[in-house]
Amino acid sequence: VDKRWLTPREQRAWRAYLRSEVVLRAYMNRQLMADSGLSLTDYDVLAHLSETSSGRVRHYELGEALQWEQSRVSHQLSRMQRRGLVGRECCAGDARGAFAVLTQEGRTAIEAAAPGHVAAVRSVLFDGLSEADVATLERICTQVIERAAGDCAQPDDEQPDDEQ
Amino acid sequence: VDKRWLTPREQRAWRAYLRSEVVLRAYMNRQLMADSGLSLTDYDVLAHLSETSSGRVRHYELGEALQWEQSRVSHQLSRMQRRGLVGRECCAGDARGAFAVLTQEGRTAIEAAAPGHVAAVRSVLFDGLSEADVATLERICTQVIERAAGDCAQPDDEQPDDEQ
DNA sequence: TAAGATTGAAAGTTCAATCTTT
DNA sequence: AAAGATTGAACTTTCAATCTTA
Repeated sequence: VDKRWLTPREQRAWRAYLRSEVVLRAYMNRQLMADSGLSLTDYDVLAHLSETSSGRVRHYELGEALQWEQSRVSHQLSRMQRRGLVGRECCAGDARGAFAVLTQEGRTAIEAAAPGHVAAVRSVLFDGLSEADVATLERICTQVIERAAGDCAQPDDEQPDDEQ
Repeated sequence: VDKRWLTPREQRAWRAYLRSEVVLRAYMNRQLMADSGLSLTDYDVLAHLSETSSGRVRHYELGEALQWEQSRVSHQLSRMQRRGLVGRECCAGDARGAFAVLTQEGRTAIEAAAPGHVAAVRSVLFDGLSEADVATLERICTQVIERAAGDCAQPDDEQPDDEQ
């Protein structure tokens, strides 16, 4: 219980961070589901697809963007395909590859869901924040992503500040 | 595509927030698992128990603290009990209730895991942050928790900031 | 009837093994 | 061998139904 511990403020911040994510995801899931029958993960996939001009994205790109593993991408797309929200296309030029493509039904779904979703994000997060807060949040989270992904290969056998 | 949308900065912040959580949880899970065979959720439960003087916590308290539903608490504790990390005790005074109690094995496990875990939290999150950053992070996340939990009953049929 | 807790089934996620193409 | 993707099994989380006591 010394230099290796978090300060009280750090401890509060760390727990608030962990819990905010749980609560926020649950909230967004309920909101989206009630509003449009989509989960937050469904929404993220559709949002990504709808932002490309072609409405097509390689599986591995989706995985990188969402920080998902390959198999999660595969399973998620299978489920969404079953519901008609996305389709699959082979990749000319790299026969290993596959595209996920937005169907008309998928496009309709996200367009219907978007306004309510954005309003919810605002009301639960941004409405209470200043410009500076938003910038700080982005900076902090981006840094976390870099650091956690940087050590991605191995979490380093963690004896980091090895005690005396 | 108008005032109902997020600004580019908000959009970046929102996505960074969502992704940071995915990446960070994965990182902490790997680190903990490699180091001590605990998952992050195991750790959270043990940490909570070990902070009480009696080493006992009511199930519903744990649920509130971690923002979990009842059934998740139940399942998680069952799994941890099977591994010997926690036990159960009936609640004198309210026969419906149940306590989760820290076993000696559970205490040993978290004491072994704590230094590495704390070091990882520091290295991935706090080392890059100023005092002010930490305060801002806590404030933002606390606000999210309040807002998301406030609307908890129903996500309100979401037309929240109804336009015009 | 509400609250605290449990249970089993369904849905989602991870892990390891596999397959094909590069 | 490595990259992109898939599959099935194991594990975790959610959902709905149930049980007991307050």
